[in-house]
Amino acid sequence: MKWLLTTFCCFTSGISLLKMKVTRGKGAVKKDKNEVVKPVEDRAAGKRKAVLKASRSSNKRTKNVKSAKKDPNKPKRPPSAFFVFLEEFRKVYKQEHPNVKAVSAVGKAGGEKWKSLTDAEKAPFEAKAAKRKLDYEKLMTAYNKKQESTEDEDEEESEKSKSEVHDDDDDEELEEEDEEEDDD
DNA sequence: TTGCTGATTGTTTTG
DNA sequence: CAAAACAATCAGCAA
Repeated sequence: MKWLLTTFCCFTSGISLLKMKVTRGKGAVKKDKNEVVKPVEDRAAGKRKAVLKASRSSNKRTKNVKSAKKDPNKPKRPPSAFFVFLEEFRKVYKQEHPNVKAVSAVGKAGGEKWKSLTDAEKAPFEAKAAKRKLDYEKLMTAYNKKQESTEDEDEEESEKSKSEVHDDDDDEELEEEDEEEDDD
């Protein structure tokens, strides 16, 4: 009954809900319970859970960020082919399993399915992921520039940029994936 | 109320 | 080179 919760939130304050959506749930992962430095067990074993735990637990974005400081403008890493595939897979999975609400379920199913896919099948996903990566690099460049700008100054991207940069939100033209090669 | 957690693999990043 | 971390999702639970 998530509706209850949702309704509850809405009832109390819809603003909160908005925030939740924005955060999406990626904000975090904090908490350090065990820092196990285990070697690459190997995905085949299928027990990378420990590693995962460590990863989540470590979590550097929320607190304790010595090397990388929290950058609100820092672009997020591009989704891997697997993630791209997952995005679509999730939809299908939900359709076939509307009762399943656990994210882990989709993850497992997606993982197995992914393995089942062949290079040819993964090709389109990889292509998309590759494109995503290109954009990521571009964003990174812009981000780097910002870094230089905000190197010491407290300039938070605002003034000068406005004049030159025009609003940008819909400037996304990346719908050109015509690279379909069926060489078979 | 609000954020974390779980589970998947791949890519990115840093040491 | 290698290991670690982080990318999305969604509902449920805990502080």
